[in-house]
Amino acid sequence: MANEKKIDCVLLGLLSHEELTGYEIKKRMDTTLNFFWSASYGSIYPALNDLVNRGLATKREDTNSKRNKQIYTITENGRDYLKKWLSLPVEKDELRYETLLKLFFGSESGEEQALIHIEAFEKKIQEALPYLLHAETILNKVLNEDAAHKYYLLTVEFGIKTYQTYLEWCREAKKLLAGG
Amino acid sequence: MANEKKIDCVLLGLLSHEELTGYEIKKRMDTTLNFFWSASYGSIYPALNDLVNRGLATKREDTNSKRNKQIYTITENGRDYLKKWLSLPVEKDELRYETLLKLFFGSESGEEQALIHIEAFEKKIQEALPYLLHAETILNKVLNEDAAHKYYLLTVEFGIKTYQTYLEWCREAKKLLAGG
DNA sequence: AGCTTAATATATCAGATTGATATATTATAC
DNA sequence: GTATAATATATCAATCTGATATATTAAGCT
Repeated sequence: MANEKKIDCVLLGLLSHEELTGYEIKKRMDTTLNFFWSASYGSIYPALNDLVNRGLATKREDTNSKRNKQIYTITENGRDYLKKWLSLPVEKDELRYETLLKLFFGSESGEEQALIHIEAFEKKIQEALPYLLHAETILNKVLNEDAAHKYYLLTVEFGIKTYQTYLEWCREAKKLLAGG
Repeated sequence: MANEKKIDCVLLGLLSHEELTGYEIKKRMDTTLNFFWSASYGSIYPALNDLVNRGLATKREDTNSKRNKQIYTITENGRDYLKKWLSLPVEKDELRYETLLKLFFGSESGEEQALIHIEAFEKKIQEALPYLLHAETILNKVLNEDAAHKYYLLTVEFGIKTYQTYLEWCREAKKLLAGG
């Protein structure tokens, strides 16, 4: 019970809003959930089939489209399963930053190398932040149109605040490197 | 080349400072690296044996101790391998927060549930932050004793800044939840 | 001394996940 | 007309986690 596969819960969560194909699910994850969760096709497609086998979702072919398109819909059992998982305590929040790992061992490779990693990190964050700020603007406009928007905004605010802090840290880290 | 196993690099990084047993490595990771990297015994022990087979580390039994204790030492090849990895660009920085995932789907379970997850997160961070602040104090004192300390401090400052931001977000998130 | 619990120490494995690769069709741009 | 990008699904080796098993030694208590 405590060990529901995370991928199942993400899929059901996304399907709880709307019917989706595996491909669309992957796209949603790569845009909206990207900064705090990710999944690969190698886990999405098998998990979707598994959801159907367990009666948590149904699958139908899209007859409108000429493509080989499987549309997945959440069932009542699926909705119950999702709600149950949402009510359980969080098992794990994990940050896994290779940048910090390389920095931690920085004395083996020297200041120049460390600086390169900090600046690459800084650039990556600077590029990602505008998307979050844009999402914030949109969500604030449509906040009252859907109860879900408030919860999306909550996660976006998390991203904005932490990314801004990352950029602050980059500036201070560069100073510490140079002056220490 | 671009795909060195991360576990190998962490092990070599830790061994580059001092000789260690698998158990000691796990302890170091659970304390020092914990907030930005983690590894399980199931990856540590096989990887250590693998490092020995590839000539990147040597293994010897501790004859002083009565225990079944294997001490691992980095070789010159191991040091080269580590340096090479440190010079390569970072492949992936990943944040995987189940708390944000559950919050994102919060409209399915309601405000009370969301509040519970935020407060559990807040508590976890409040408990972890003092350890980072303590590490900061210590490292600032011994900063000039070892070139590596500056790099440790860099990662600790990252942790402190982001954790403080997390706590700030928790307060605002609770307000947004209640008032929205 | 004797007993219990915590800490030290290594090993293994099922299950979950990634990242890469393969394959094919349809829409878009030039 | 044709090259390229986007849509769509599937599969698999390699990796890693979390759990479990096993055993020894140190520390605390009475």
